[in-house]
Amino acid sequence: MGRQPCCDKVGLKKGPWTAEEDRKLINFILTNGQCCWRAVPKLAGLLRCGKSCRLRWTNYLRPDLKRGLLSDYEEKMVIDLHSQLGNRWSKIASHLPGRTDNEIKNHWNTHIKKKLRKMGIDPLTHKPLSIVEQEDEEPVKKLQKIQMPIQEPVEEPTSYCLTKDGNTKNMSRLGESLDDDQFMAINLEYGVEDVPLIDPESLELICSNSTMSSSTSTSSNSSNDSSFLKDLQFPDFEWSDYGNSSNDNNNGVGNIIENNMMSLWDINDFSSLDLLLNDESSSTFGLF
DNA sequence: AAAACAAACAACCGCACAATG
DNA sequence: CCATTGTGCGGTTGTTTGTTT
Repeated sequence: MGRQPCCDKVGLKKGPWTAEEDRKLINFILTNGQCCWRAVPKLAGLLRCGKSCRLRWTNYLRPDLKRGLLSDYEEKMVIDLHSQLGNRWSKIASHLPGRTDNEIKNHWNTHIKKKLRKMGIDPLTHKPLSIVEQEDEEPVKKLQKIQMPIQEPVEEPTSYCLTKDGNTKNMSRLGESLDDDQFMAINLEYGVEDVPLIDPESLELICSNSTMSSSTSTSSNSSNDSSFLKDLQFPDFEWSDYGNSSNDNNNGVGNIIENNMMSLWDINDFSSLDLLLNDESSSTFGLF
């Protein structure tokens, strides 16, 4: 007996999400928290599969998402982490608060890959292209390289400090700041598990800065449709232009943290929210 | 102005795996 | 243990938007 499909796909909607669907999903999750995704579409009044709802929420609607293009520093981190982790996008994303695996994966495929190739670096191996080409001609040597033992860390790992000017500073564990080259040199020495997470407290700094990112979100239909998000009013914070703004770079999330110092969205906080959402799903389905 | 093409990104799909009964 | 379920992950596709001809 094979595995059952994640949902009954008959009559389910596919493709871009509409503002109305987004509203329903947000409303449901803010009201009820994240429960089993399979049940969400039914309870929220959506003709979507649970998986689709989960993806929409985690990749797009989650309020702690940063959005906008990756900063130079974030890009550098992605490259560094990719050299250690490979295509383990979720692992990489876990080191970049407010970024999703999907976002990073897309950015990698559309921007970073090209950039590295232009710089003469192979995006797969992170080695100079000339060496990679040579190795392709010498499969035996390549195999030997793969079997090289993992280097043991010899120094204290670095950590990252986000500064008020919106840039990030590379800090050693002892607290002294490092320049980019020092950071890269040290960081490349460590294995995957040694890559430190950003100190949550440091998030306060980055979020208090309105010029954090230099880029804007290039949005597609769904984000345009979702401009309604800016109209959602949560206690003590506001959505900025969501996906449409040419000036605001935080697209709501920054403001959430800016005003609340919330680095992570605590689902338990939702219950107390006096939401001004169109609360049709919970009333329609008799929840609470 | 319109067609063709490229780039960017949202969304889907299938698989793997942990949890549960 | 085994079957089933729920969820997460990575690869891929589809759609939209921007640019060039």
